[in-house]
Amino acid sequence: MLVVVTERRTRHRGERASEAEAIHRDRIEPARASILDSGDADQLARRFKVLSDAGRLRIIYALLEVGEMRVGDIAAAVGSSESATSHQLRQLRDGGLVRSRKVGRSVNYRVADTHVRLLLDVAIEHYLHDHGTAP
Amino acid sequence: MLVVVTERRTRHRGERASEAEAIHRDRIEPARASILDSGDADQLARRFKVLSDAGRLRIIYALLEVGEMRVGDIAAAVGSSESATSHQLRQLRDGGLVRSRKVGRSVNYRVADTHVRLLLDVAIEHYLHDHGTAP
DNA sequence: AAAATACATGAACATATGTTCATGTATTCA
DNA sequence: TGAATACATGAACATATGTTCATGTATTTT
Repeated sequence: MLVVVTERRTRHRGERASEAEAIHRDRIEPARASILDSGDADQLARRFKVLSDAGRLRIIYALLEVGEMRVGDIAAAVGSSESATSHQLRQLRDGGLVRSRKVGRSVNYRVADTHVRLLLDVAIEHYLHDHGTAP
Repeated sequence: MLVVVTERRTRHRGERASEAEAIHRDRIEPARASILDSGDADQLARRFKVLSDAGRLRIIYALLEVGEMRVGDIAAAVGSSESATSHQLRQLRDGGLVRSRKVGRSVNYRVADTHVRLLLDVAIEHYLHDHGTAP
């Protein structure tokens, strides 16, 4: 549960409550009430954090294209070391973005579900929409 | 343009090309070909990075609820300092997620467009889909 | 069973990131 | 004009993050 501990500055004696001030106080109320639960915001942020690395994004796109690959091939595809790739894959897996299954002595990874592609598409669409850095 | 410089390990004399190896080489080709342009991956990652902080997400949700707020009120709403909030807002603005306009001596911020809400909704949906940390 | 293969993992290190603090700038009010 | 208000910004510092290197584990091959 979120409890925003915004200290509500009490008005001092003789201080005039401007109309603007009153309006503002009223406006931030709904914001405070609806702001994501602290925990939820953290969870969501963690989600986005996994997607906030170019290397991990390249891994995802590689997997989206091929379907399923073992670690060594993923590393080769994105041009990184196996160790680094393994570390990245762990984050992707913990984030629920990819899944793995053992095949012989190697481990195959695949994108978890269709939501992932949708998420990326929406992000790209938004990126293209106001193309580049915003005004 | 992306040029993946995956060194294509040349087979040594007497080395036998296993069937598996051949298959794998074939499979990583399309991946290498389609992997996001380095620049694109960076751009997209940067995009997600802006969303990868709980504080910034709370700011966005506050703005989505209220519509438009000045910096001081945003800071109060999310329970952070004005300075920290200002720094965060700058990133959100650079990322094209919010926009600002000057009103008197304060600056009002608002969410840039509807894509932002959509993006968050999709992310949350995905989060709820496999609820929590993945298998 | 020994050697090789394919990953996983932990420590270490360089870099990135977010907050605070101090200061600067623009705008309004007295 | 000077004081006050509302933000912006830069430096500094603590923490987080990604890569590398060394080592560990499971599986296959010989």
